[in-house]
Amino acid sequence: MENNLEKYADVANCPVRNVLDRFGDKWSTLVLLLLDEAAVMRFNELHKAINGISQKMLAVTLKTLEADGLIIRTQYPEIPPRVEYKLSKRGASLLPHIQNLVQWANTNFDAIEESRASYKR
Amino acid sequence: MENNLEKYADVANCPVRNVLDRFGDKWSTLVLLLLDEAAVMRFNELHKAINGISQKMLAVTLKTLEADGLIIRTQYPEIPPRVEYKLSKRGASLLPHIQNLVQWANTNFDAIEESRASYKR
DNA sequence: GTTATTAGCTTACTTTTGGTAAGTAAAGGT
DNA sequence: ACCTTTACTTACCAAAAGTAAGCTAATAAC
Repeated sequence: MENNLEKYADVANCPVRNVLDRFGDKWSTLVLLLLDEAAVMRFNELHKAINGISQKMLAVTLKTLEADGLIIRTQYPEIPPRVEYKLSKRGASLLPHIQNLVQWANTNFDAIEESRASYKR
Repeated sequence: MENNLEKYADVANCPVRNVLDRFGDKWSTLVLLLLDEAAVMRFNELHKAINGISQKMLAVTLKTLEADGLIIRTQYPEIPPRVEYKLSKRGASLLPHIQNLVQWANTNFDAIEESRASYKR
C-alpha cells in the first residue's frame, strides 16, 4: 500500500499535477468552453464574452493554452489586426472531460452550497 | 450566439467556476485520489504520502474538502488524538471524472511537454 | 523528568497570481 | 492633424497561496 501511494508523492514531475494545474487557473476552462461553442473567436469577442477578465489575463491565458497546444492561434496580416482562436484536436479531446465536470458541478452545486453554509468550525 | 456565450459571463455565481475552483487548487485532487485508493487515512499518513505538502496546507485542504462534503472526517476522543478521513458519497461520485482527467493527462503529457518546449514568442 | 506521539493552530514571511491603467503599432477615415 | 480600431504589452500594485518554524495538550514510553 505504501508503494501504491508513492505514485502521487513526487509533485514536481507528476503528469497529473503538471497538466491539471493548467486549467485549475481562473480562466482557462472558461476559454475552452467558449471556443468549443463558437468554433472561432477573436480576442475582443472573448474579452466581451468573459465578463470580468482583463486584457492582460486573457492574453496570458490564451498564450499558455496555445503553448500547450490546446488552442490554435491564426493571425491575418491586416490592419487593424485580426487574430482568431479555435480549439486544436488536443483541446477538443480534453473538452468532453471538462464538460463532464461541468455537469457534475451543475448537478451538485446546490448540495455543496448547503454543505458549505452549514459547515462550522 | 451572443446569448449563448452570456452563460459563462457571470463568473461570480457560476456553478462551474464555483465548483471547479475547489479542486483547481494545488492539493485537493491529490487528496481525493489518495483517499479513493486507501479508503481511510489519517492526517500524518496523508502528510507522508503527499511529498511536499505543508501541514498547514494539508489542514486547509482537508477542511475545505470537508466543508464541501467531499470527504468525511471522523475523530476519536483518544489521546494522542486519532482522526480519520475518507471519501463521502459525493466525493466518490466526483472521482471517476477526476480519474478521466488523470488518464487524459497521462496520455497527453509527453505531447504537451513537447509543445511547451517548442513554443516560442 | 524528559521525550515522543498526534492533529492540528498560529505567526511571520515569501512567492505567485490576478488586476488596473496606460501605452504601442499601423493604417484608414474625417 | 487627429481619432479609431485591434490585439496586445508594460509597469505597477493588491490579494491570495504557500512555506517554515514554533506552540498546544494528554499520555505513555524510556
